[in-house]
Amino acid sequence: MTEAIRTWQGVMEEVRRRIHARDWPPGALIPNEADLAAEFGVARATVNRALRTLAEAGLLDRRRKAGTRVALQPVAKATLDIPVLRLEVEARGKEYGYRRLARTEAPPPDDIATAMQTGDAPLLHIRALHLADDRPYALEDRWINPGVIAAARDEPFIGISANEWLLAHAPYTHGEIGFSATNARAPEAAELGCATGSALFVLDRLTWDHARAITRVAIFYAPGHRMRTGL
Amino acid sequence: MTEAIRTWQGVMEEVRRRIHARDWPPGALIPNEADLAAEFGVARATVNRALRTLAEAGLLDRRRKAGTRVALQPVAKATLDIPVLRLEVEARGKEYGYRRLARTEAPPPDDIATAMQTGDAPLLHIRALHLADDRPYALEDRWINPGVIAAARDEPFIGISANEWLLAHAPYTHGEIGFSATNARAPEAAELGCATGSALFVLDRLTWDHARAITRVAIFYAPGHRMRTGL
DNA sequence: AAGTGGTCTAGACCACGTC
DNA sequence: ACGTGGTCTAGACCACTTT
Repeated sequence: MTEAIRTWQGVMEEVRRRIHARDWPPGALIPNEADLAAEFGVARATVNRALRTLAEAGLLDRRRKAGTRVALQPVAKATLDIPVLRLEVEARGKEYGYRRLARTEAPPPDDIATAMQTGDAPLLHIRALHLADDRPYALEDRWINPGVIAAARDEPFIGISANEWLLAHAPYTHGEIGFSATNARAPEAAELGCATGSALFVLDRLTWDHARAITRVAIFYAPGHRMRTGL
Repeated sequence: MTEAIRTWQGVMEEVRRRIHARDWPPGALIPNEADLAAEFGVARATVNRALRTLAEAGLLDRRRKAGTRVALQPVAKATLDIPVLRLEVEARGKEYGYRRLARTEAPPPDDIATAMQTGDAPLLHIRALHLADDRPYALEDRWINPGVIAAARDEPFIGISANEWLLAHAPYTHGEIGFSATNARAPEAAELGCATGSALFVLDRLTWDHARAITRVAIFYAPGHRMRTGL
């Protein structure tokens, strides 16, 4: 006989195996926690941990009273780590560099003002270049709400990037992140040292402290950038 | 006095509040599980669940014996849901459409063969268009390993997209997913109905059944596509 | 050696959603 | 109404890592 199951990881593996082997085909109702606990000879809490983890991974659908079913369309969930740019560069074994390009205080364009709900108040605008081995790695275009982070008014963002400074000075409660692609316009092309029209991978992020927007940033990665993760 | 904490979510909120309020600044060692359990008047398992969740979110660093610390660089973790294209379109309230453009069996280009480790064996190649309200939504370019999924040889992929068919017929054990940006070449531009050179958001995925590659797909989204998620 | 998180157990009560 | 998952508890043992 095969080795007995003792841990929640063991239960998870066995359940995963049965799904994969089509013992429990897509859409099938699987036994409830109590029955599985009895079958495997473990406590229900152990089964719960295993099934809950698989549900979070999108492999199972769980509903009270209705029971647990194998997902029909296993929605792939990709978890991306978005580190500070400096660490991202260093993780690739390259030397990190930083150069602030501009720092002004001005009313933002309409889309930024709308997204941040700051009305017509002027915001801090920072534009900076992040380098890997002295070559452009990513361009940061950021708007900061000084009404929330007053200390930002006294920070030149020359020795330290806003990317990093904000992490230490402006904790956020929640936020939104987006990924898209855009053609480099003339400014981005000049700053990143690529051709106008090059396809750039863009990450944008909007963070909040409760009901107040802290900052909105767009990171334009140099051409060829690829963000990856496991499934 | 404020309301008593009873649930692991409650513990998590309180811990989050203390971090946010700098009661526990970045890098600080926080009390151990037993002490927190006593303070909050809950069982240790409840505290464990709360702290474990925060650690998974990147807000805490936990190590046996060393204890639990507030993360210095809270690595933002963004979890993206990658649904089937049909559901993605329907979720936007649009009518889904599908059109297969090509289906051949041929040796793949070197980069595909290398990534899939299929040597010089011929693979199934499918190219198809996904539509939203009759307008191009995304272009699918896929290579399937018929050595693993023999049934794919008998499927024309006309009535159902490979995107969806494979989910039902080819469970995978693990995979890799990547995001990038690319300029539309002439074929993509023609198929998506956009200008040559347009910046396209590209999702690529490689899935495995244990040690054998099942399929490799690139999804070219029509210009302007943005993938988003909360933080 | 000792402290900390990681996990398991057995039992209990509860919330929710379906029937 | 009632079955299912969601969670809490109190206690225990274990694994890992640092001291």
